[in-house]
Amino acid sequence: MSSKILLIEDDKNLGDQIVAHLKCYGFEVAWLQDGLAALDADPKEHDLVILDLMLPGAHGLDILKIYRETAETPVLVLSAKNETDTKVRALALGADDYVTKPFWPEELLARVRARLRRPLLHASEVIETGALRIDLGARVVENAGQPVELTRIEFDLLAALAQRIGSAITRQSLVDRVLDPDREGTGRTLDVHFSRVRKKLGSEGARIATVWGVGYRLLPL
Amino acid sequence: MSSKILLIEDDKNLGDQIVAHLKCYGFEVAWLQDGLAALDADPKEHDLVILDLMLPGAHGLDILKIYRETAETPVLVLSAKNETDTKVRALALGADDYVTKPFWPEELLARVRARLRRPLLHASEVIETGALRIDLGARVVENAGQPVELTRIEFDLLAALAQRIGSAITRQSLVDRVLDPDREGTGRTLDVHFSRVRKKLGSEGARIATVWGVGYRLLPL
DNA sequence: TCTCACCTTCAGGCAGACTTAAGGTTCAAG
DNA sequence: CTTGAACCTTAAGTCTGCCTGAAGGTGAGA
Repeated sequence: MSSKILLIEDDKNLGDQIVAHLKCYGFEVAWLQDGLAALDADPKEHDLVILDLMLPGAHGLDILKIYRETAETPVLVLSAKNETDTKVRALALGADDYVTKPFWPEELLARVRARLRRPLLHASEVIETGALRIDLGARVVENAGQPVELTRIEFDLLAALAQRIGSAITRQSLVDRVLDPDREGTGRTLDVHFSRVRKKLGSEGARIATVWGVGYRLLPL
Repeated sequence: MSSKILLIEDDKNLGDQIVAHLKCYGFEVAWLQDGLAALDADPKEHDLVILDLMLPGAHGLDILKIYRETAETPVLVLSAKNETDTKVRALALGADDYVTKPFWPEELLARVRARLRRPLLHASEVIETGALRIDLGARVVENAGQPVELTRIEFDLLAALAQRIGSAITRQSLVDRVLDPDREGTGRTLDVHFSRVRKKLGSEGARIATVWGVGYRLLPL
């Protein structure tokens, strides 16, 4: 029983990415690419709306206003602008959350989950490998049945490896996906985080292998 | 049906290398060497743009901005600078990826591929031949089901041969593709690496044949 | 046999990776 | 507003293991 999300975003690249990412986590996604189409849509048919503000056809704030007249569906506003004014107006009109570009996919996903407040305990959300059990929805990791306390970044790094067990994941893609995009986290930051993940995972930590000159991988079995 | 790539790069040596390398993989490449020519070009006529930032005639960021007003063609930014500010601005202007010099030819190729097949999110190309199984995405090699541990260079060399099974690949092109572009060390380095690959592949190592006076090739079947 | 290209071993140097510790940021409670 | 805790990032020191160049050996072609 997956949630239905309405995405309103004119940028095809970004839209593609978001749709792929959300679908990867089992959400149903309907994607509209301009403001006029958004005005014809019915927000009540969806569980959550992701709304870009800069749109051809109609401005996102107007769409939000109209939606709010008929429905209480949560609306997550997406905008390139980081201006207080726009943010205040969006929230005043009833937006439930506000995300500024550029953002990393994990953040959007986290906010979507927070809004839906649904644990989504389905099998596709849980990865089990060896003694590890990684619940992507609940963001909980267990090692041999014992809970492991990981921070946001530590969890996302482990999850990134676990979603493609055996594959080498490049440092760059891990940085892009997990670390703060505003910072130049190209130092040894990644190493430090992995160092902690390994330590917290105990013996299973040895399964996180370094791929020299490339990145990291989670060894299968 | 090959992809068309627009390369904007003023450095002739680097440009030559990139063009040769991309063409080697079947891409069509148009190469512009200054900013003014780039402003006259139409990004919509290409599938992907590789854009250097430091250009005579016009700055890369301005070109990116103008391109984004009319087209959604993915743009991969190339720059010697590793400054946070520049990177953030490029991404804010809609760049899809950011590569800092110096880079490995394989890295650029991997990113180009990643951009062009974005819809296939996790699809990774796998080459199977005889007892060998080479997963280009995961950077994993198996021989008769047993994993083979290869270093970055060893893997790239084997992959280069495997991508054109049966064809002779010249020493020069292998050096250009895989070895450090900053060094001119074209001595016996390549031989050493292939020596190790052969050893690590065991009996299958014999399938890496020397083409006397030319280079190497992977024997079919 | 002679020559040239290639093979293999070996050791040095160094870039990349690991770890620890300290500083800085964020966020919530008092 | 102040305090404190949790967390992220940076810096520094050390270590590991990969790359490369040299040198002697091997095999192919003339």
